[in-house]
Amino acid sequence: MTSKYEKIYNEIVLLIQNGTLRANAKLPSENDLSEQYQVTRETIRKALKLLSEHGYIQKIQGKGSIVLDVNKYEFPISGLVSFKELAAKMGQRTRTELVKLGLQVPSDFIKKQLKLEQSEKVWEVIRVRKIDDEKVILDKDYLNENLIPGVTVKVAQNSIYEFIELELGLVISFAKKEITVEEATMEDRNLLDLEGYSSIVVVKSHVYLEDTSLFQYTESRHRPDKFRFVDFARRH
Amino acid sequence: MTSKYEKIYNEIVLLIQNGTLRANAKLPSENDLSEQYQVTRETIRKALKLLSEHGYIQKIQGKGSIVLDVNKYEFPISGLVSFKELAAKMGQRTRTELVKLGLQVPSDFIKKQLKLEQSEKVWEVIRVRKIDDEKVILDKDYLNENLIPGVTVKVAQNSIYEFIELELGLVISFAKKEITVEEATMEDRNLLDLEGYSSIVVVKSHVYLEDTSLFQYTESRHRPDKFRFVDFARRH
DNA sequence: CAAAGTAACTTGTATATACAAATTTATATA
DNA sequence: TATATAAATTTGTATATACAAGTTACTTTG
Repeated sequence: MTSKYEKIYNEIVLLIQNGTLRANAKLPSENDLSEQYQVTRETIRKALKLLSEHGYIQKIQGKGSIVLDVNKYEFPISGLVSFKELAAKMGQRTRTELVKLGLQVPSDFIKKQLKLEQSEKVWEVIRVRKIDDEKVILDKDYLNENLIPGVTVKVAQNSIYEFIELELGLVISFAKKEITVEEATMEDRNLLDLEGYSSIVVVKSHVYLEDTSLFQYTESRHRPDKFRFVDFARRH
Repeated sequence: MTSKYEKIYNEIVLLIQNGTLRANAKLPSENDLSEQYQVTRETIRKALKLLSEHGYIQKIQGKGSIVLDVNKYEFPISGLVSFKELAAKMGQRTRTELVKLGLQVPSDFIKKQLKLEQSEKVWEVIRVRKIDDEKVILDKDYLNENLIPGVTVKVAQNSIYEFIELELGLVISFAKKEITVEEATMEDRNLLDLEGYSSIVVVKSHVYLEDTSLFQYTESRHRPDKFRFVDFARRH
């Protein structure tokens, strides 16, 4: 069940993306929209708030809402999306190679990252992402086996998030992410087509379920020339 | 005039930051809070929504709200904040050196970035940021002079955003940001202490006012080992 | 005692209403 | 005509209410 305001949000996003609502165009007033969609103004306002947060519109008190062009062509890499979801927007240019999948006793480093008790095991999933036939991203995932049981080769080759959300029925909720630049390791050199680059852009993520349990630590290691992070930010 | 829900938000942020509300603690229910603060539940919900978006709490339907530890120690570099605001949280470790300030006929590149008409001029502001006495960040700002008149040396040495918001009374609203890694230029090498590093992390921003006018294009160029981007992301 | 069912509690959505604040439009005035 | 004033429009905040949906705690039942 999606709520009314989410449906309205989705409809307006479509109108913006397919060009029916062009950049700099003015949306109908909240009262007009509430009449159009046969809901109250508060419901419209929830939809518009979402649009504003995601960079689709700008609201100005006393004037109205204006369509922005910011998020029309670019898709933001910020947020919490799986590689499969990103790849879907890139067309047929990506492939994934599963390098390693195993249930392990974690290293001290991983134990610390995942705040594990003694004797808890983790799935180690190492995958190389090819874009236009170049190996440019190395994803190293570590998953708490207590929370995420039954990871298979098939799952790792397709999408772990799809497995967690659809098969296990869990709700992935939020993540803390950090972007840094580090020296490439031997593993990076061995698994990626580094072409002389000696540094690597590292995106480290701690990912949490809805009940605030930490289930995943990930390092996504990118060849510097292929790395691009796009974000929309509002000033508070 | 700050609204009630913003005041309540700020109060609860303080309670979390000073440790009165610890990580994993449960907040009072929305009904209890509405009684405590003598406002309606909807007003409490607006405050909690903000807390949730900023990573301070996790809301779970049927259960309640839980305090997260995510945003307690780290301050996110995401969002839209000036260097002066960032520096305030780093203590007395930063200094700014103004390298260049001038009103210019923009290059074709800047003209394109700022979507300028013929004959419009821009302020070029080039500043080096020192952290612990090392020159590690090169900020190159370009401001539309039609929108932002009267930039002085004093302003550039202190804070352009402070000038825009407090002196000019304009409202900085949103930005589109992009992070990439590029080869260091001669200018980077001349102005920064690169210590052998040959690449530079570049944060490019297009910044807009409340009325959606584009007033600034910025390149913030970081020595790779000193660059760190931290973000809190929710899955939608 | 264990399991099922019920009630109570908590968050999520939606409606309705009122007034404040900012902008735009229309009107009146000099 | 130009300017000041007032009215209408539009978004922002706040209150009040009702019910849905998920969780927890309790009671009943076998």
